[in-house]
Amino acid sequence: MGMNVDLLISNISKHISLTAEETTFFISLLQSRSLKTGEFLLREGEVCKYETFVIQGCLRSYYQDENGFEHTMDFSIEDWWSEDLYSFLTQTPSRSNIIAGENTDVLQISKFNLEILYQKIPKFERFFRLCFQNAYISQRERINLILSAPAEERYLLFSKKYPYSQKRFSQKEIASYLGITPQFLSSLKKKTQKLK
Amino acid sequence: MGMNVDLLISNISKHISLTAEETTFFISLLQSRSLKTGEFLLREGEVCKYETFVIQGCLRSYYQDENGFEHTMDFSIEDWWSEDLYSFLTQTPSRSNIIAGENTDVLQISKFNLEILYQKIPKFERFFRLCFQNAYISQRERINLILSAPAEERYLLFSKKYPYSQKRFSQKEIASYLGITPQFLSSLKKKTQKLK
DNA sequence: CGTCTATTTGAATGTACTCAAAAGCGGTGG
DNA sequence: CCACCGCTTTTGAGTACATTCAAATAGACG
Repeated sequence: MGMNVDLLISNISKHISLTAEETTFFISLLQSRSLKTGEFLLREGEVCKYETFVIQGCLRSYYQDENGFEHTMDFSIEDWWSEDLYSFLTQTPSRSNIIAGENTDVLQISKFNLEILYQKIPKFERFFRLCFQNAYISQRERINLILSAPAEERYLLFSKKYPYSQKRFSQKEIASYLGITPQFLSSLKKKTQKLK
Repeated sequence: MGMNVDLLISNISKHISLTAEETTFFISLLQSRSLKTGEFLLREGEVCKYETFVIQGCLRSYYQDENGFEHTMDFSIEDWWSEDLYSFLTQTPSRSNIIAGENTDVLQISKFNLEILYQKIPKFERFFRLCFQNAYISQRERINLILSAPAEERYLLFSKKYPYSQKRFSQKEIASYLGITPQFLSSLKKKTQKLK
């Protein structure tokens, strides 16, 4: 596999320990893929066939509403997973899009192979349980933030939490993550810079 | 156990199959508790010691912001789980509150017993993986809804999805779930009733 | 019946959006 | 290397959605 599998293995090792054989077997179930900036990993209407782990680069997953506005659910950078989980689990058409924000390398496991993995190495049930617990917690934190903090505060917290974000993502994308218009984000930036 | 354990067992059986012995063992790890309306299952600052399954009644979990406003994260009715997951996993003080909205019966499993359960019956790793996957999906749907739909639409969808909600939860609570003030929800109700 | 809290109503305010236009920026081709 | 194109960002005016504050009304409960 011509890609840095170690990043994924070390991610997994934080939660469960694998023997050499198990590691090898796991790797045999993976496939690698590279995307160019702007290329889609998944388009609305397609079935999400893989769990995807980002080795390098950045993926953005978003929904498009009936007025054509995008709502960013996630920026997935190195060492993160990405997928449309509902589509993946039910093998029905996805409602979300996943696009590469940079040239991006990923490792993928198909639903079929993942089920094999669960059967052969049940420890992976634990690994993904822990992953989804953590993912669930962050989603709830985000909900709480949207419910309790005005846009300006959310923007400041976002900038603090993801300092690299300004360089990697466009204003428009960040706005669509925060749930505001790019115009309004622009005015927020001006306002907060004056305060410094 | 003087409570309807069957509801929990049948919930679990939808995802994994248990032998009679496993079922018995699992039940032996549970404890039951009853709460009166308005009683707290968990208060901010306490450590969340249990995963809680609602047998009957209703729990509401919410955060309180610095201005004293409540933000409802969940209404957990029969056949649902409730907990402050971050507090439960890390055994640190909880930031959320969980309160009974009605007289409520629950079954609980402690973190300690849950770890025993995972060791003795690894199938439960799978069960909770599936639970958290589903929970994760709903949280994301809620985020997408908040990002893409105005309050009026969110209210209508909420009423449709939880038709019993108007009877079981106060307007104030529903407003705090939707992310709006009770006053504004009141005006939305008036408006939408006129349309009929 | 009285008290407490929830709900309704209305006016004034503020946050965030829409629409529109100008300015900036990056890439591409001549 | 410059000119042009498309897209993003900025700016501003007008508007709409939602909040705050305040007061009246309705409901729940002892």
